[in-house]
Amino acid sequence: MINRFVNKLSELSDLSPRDVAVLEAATARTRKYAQRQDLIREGDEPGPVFVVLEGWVCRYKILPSGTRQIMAFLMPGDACDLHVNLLPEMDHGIQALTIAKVAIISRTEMLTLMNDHPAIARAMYTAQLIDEGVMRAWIVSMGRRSSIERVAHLMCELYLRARNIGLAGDGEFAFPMSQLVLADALGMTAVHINRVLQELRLTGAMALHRGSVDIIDPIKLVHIAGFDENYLHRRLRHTA
Amino acid sequence: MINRFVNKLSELSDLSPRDVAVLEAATARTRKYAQRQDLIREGDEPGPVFVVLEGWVCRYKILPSGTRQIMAFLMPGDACDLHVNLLPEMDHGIQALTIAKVAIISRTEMLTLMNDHPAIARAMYTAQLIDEGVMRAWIVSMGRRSSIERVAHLMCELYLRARNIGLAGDGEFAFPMSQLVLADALGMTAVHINRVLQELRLTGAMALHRGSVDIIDPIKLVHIAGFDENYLHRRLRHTA
DNA sequence: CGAAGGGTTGATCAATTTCAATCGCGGTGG
DNA sequence: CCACCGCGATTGAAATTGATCAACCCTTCG
Repeated sequence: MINRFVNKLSELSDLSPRDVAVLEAATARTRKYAQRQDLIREGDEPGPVFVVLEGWVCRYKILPSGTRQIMAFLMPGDACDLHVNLLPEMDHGIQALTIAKVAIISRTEMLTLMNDHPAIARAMYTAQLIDEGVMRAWIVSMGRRSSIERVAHLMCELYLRARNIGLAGDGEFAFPMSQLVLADALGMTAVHINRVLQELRLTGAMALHRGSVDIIDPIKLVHIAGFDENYLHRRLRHTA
Repeated sequence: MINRFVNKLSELSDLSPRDVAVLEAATARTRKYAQRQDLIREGDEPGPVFVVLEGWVCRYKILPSGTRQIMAFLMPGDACDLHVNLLPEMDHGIQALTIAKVAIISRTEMLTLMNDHPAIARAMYTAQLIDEGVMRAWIVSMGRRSSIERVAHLMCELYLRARNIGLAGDGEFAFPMSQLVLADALGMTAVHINRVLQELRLTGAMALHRGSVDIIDPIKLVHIAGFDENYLHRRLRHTA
């Protein structure tokens, strides 16, 4: 199985064979999580660094009202909680959205890793900054985009991210999650998401079937979303 | 004039007198910006690192529809665009919300600074991570909080941040911006912000007058907001 | 077969936007 | 000193979006 974490960091910084070997060793200790299982919960003491190797994971927070907001999707190759040592307790939870395989790197190991391998540290830092760009885009979406634009925008983002790590086919990618998850990520209702998806299907832009998304008309989807791929640090390849 | 950037970094990491001296030298070259003047615009080639020394600054993006979304408020001591070298062009703009004094540090200078002074690099990294926590909180607010909760939450955040840098009095802080700015930050209409502010005044939680915010009943405000100061890495001091 | 979870639908409700004035105040030119 | 201007604040009414409530359907799974 390819190590998508190593792959990703390699693209962000020039890693020596030694760096690669060290990273591979560090991500060797893995653990499987069931769908909906928490890697860590709000209120827990921050633990190790998690690196997603397979499956989808999310950061989320439950509000007093009981509603949930997902703040980030983590796909294979994405890491979380480098800031492990910052907080006395987690201000949000991290949960597997599908069955997931996750590498677990202790805090100290990660720190020495970054200390001894500047190229790795640089790559991690860059990854962090890209994630920030994604968060900013989410803020813009939630603040100023209509529900259909929001859905379209997220789908553009996820498609490109999936594609970057080789998980997307041509105009299609696996999205093995319920519409409720989508709703929680976009700050909408499952009911409303459902109607928006129907609308997107009607316009012929995209369709979500059980477990996968079809980007039928990428140009149209990008247009609806007002999507500018720039922030993902990738080129959009119009292959469809 | 105290250098709030140095202050802030000192609190995040143990800086040697040497580190401090170097930082002070680096932030010596400053520039004044008028209200509404752009430090850098979307589409521009990323330039130097900006460090806000006085005044308020924001990151923002204008959508095709012409609406604006503010993604972050920067207060004295906050820096932006460490990721200067990442993107070919800015995916958002940065603008002064008030008259502002900003230190300008060239990209190369900043890089050598961080290379030669690990404590500074560490502090900057930590600052970055705290900013991320703030962004996550914004996402939660925009996604799942009602308008009154959103306003209250932002005010709690800003009050604490102002307080942390010594810019807030007791239950009061300067907020020299129009309600439109608030609207653009919270993804709402100026009209609606206005009504929400009236509601907050009525409940006796807080009041915004021209140029400053009065936290009248902090407990009540925190309660309305569902605010948990945790993520700001500070204790809330109930002094009122 | 029955239960459960997810998807879909329709009807209604509520929050927020939109549109259109009006108000108030500081600044400016005469 | 005063009329005029322009921006930001405020108000009211109508229009829209999205949430809520309540079924119902379908497929999977035990």
